[in-house]
Amino acid sequence: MPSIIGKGHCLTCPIRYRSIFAGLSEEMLKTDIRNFHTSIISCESGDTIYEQGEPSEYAYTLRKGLIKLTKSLSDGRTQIVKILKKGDLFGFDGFVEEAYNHNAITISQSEVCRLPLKDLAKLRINNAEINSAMMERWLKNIRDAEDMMLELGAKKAPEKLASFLLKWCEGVNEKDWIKLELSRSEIGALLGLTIETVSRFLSDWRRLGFIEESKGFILIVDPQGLKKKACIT
Amino acid sequence: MPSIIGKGHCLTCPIRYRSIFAGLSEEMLKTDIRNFHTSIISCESGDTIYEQGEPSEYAYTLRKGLIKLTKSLSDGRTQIVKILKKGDLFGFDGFVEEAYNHNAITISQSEVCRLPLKDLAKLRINNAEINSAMMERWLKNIRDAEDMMLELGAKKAPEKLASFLLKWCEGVNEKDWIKLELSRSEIGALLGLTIETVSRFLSDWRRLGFIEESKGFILIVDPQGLKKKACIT
DNA sequence: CGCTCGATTGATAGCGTTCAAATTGTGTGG
DNA sequence: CCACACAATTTGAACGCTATCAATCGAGCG
Repeated sequence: MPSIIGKGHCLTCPIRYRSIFAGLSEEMLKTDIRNFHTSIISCESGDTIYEQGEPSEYAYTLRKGLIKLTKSLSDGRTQIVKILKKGDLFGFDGFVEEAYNHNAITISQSEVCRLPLKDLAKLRINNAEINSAMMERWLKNIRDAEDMMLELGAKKAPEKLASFLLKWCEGVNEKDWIKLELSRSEIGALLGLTIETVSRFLSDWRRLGFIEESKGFILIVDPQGLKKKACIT
Repeated sequence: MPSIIGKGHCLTCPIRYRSIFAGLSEEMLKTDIRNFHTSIISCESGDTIYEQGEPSEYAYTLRKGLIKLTKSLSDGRTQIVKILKKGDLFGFDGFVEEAYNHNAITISQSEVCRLPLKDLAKLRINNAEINSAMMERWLKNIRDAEDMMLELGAKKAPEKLASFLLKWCEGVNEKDWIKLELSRSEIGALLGLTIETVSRFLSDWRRLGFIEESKGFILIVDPQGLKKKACIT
């Protein structure tokens, strides 16, 4: 159950430099943010921050944890449209539309900073830095979505899964184990596959020595081998 | 082959009110756009406006015709990530990134208005109207992309195809024939299906009387019947 | 220890692809 | 207007990938 645990303090915010306020000086933060009604909200894994169709009054910044944005069909089939990481901004549909276009659900213990869209809109208009920071994020969102459409529409199961693993472990030292965070079911919902298909390929690759897995952590032993399977770009 | 056929004249532009300049007064158009180096470019069907990876120096507005944005895998498999219609803005990756993230290819005789990104960036900063117009379009892009990911990841072939047809004919009078514009191959590339699968279902539905088709035009005879197949939301 | 839930594995079925051939449609030149 | 060539679509048959159904395994927890 999400619970408000305080008011945001931008100056000391742990993710200040990954947020849309990264470009602001301390002066600006002090003056511009003064009348800003932020709340820090703590969530357990599985909490719903907002649901598709619900009036969109707040945007959020993810301070800690991991969140999935999902959409569902009437019969329950679910697609994850994005995995959010620390510093990501989400829930900004309300800038243009009445309602949120997806569900936002935590997939680990998380903390989000809730920003009233009205305040954020004012800030955006009066502040070119923030305006640009938001634009950059939106354009990146669009590119990510385009990339994902290629994954979903054009690739086969093993290619989807291999690209996912490589992307998940991107920028991490070889020989470092990484927390996988997602269940088989969530990986399936992200890639448009079933639990069983995901499980089968991971098992195969474990047996073949491409990857190792233990207690929710994963290690890519043979990135080159995986890349061949992934059909990159 | 794309060819420049003139300089844009915003005041008399046929799609002015569908463009990002819709909110501007005539005064503003006259003053703000004076130093703006726009070109009107005419394209035949199949022309490439830009390619993925190419430096992104221009954004474009589609004045006339239809354009597909595509991404491809190394082995040639291609995904259409968006179909652009009259008034749509595209090619704005350069605001943030070096290169375009997809290919832009016309699928009918078309005209685009080419806008240097540098000019557009200035305009955006100095003009809240344009800034908002672009924001609205980007946010809509993101929502569309999310919707598409649900289509691609969660739906089965007939559901994808039925939703596509319904969306394509959206907002048109029943009993009006609509130009389909896309080939079977393009419908396939959009929905992540093969030509044959698309063709088979369309044939079935023609035989069953759900749709009629002739000379590239289509008529949805039984929208309710199709909706059942489409598994809406 | 036994329960529950997620993951694994196996067997089977069916959907969509692939390959191939036939058919229709379109544009061109006579 | 017709004949022809070429492209797009349709249709058929067979295959293979992924989903589905079902059973088992294993880890975490009361």
